[in-house]
Amino acid sequence: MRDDFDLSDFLPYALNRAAERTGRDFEKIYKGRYGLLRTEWRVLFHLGRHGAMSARDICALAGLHKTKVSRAVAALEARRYLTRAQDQIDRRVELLSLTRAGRAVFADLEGEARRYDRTLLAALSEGEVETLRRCLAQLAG
Amino acid sequence: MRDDFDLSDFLPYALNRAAERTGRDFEKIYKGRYGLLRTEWRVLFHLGRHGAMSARDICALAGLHKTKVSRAVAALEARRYLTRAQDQIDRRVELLSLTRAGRAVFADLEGEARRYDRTLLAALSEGEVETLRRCLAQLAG
DNA sequence: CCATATTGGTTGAAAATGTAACTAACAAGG
DNA sequence: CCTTGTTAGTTACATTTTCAACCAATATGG
Repeated sequence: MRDDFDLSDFLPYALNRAAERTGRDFEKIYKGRYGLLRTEWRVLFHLGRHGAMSARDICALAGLHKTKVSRAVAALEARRYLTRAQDQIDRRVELLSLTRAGRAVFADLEGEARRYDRTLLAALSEGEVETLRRCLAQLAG
Repeated sequence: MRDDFDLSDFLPYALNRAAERTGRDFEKIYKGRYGLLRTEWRVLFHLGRHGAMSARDICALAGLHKTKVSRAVAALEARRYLTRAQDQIDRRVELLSLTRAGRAVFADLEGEARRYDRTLLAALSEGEVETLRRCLAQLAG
């Protein structure tokens, strides 16, 4: 057994460092430009990408706790980036959809995300990227 | 340009998912066993691994903000896992060292960390692991 | 139907984090 | 010395996150 086990060799730590670094970099964009929080940006993205859906669906898709989604939805609604519509069949459910303004923000941020992603990937080779994605998917469970 | 850009294709998001998943898994161990917080575990680890050092050194080594370290040190001290000694040359500096109890906790958790790391790596091939580590180091900046 | 359980979603309080201002000690230049 | 600047570390306050309790609607089983 290796006896030089350092924290940077510990996968959860290494993952966290990389996630934190890249996450904070990109946060500057959505936070600086629209004052969005991380969870808010994620909810916005899912709605923009997949169209109207319920908070429950977002939870499942994004792996977010319902309280976080609930508050993010309230914040996005207050900014008029989304609207709620009661589902007629199951009145517990609220169908969330982006407003025109919300879609504009999504379009802008999606572009930025792609751009930022490309700058990150530029530092890696094609093969590395493929392996990295596979590993991350595997580790995310 | 790909037009099917989903959040899971976005590297910061994928990294975050993997980091969160593995981090929370391992958190169960140090939290459940010793009631430690993430930052506390990291500080403990660095002291255990590298011996007595100042809070400043830990900040640099672990990439943690000084307020987080300050609070973690206070918590670890309250649990009698570490002690402070004033540096005689520069009295601003406090030399932190683990107590016997602290070292015991470190020894236990270091073993768990290695074990957990191995279970994570078991799902990946040797080559994948090497590439993964290289990518993460690169992305962590 | 009626009682009970489950589900979608919200809320309040407690815990954790981030930010900035602060203290105390050292350092450097006049 | 003495002003000014910097560094180690703490503290106070605002913002976020987490956790548990909660409400209302639906599903289930007698």
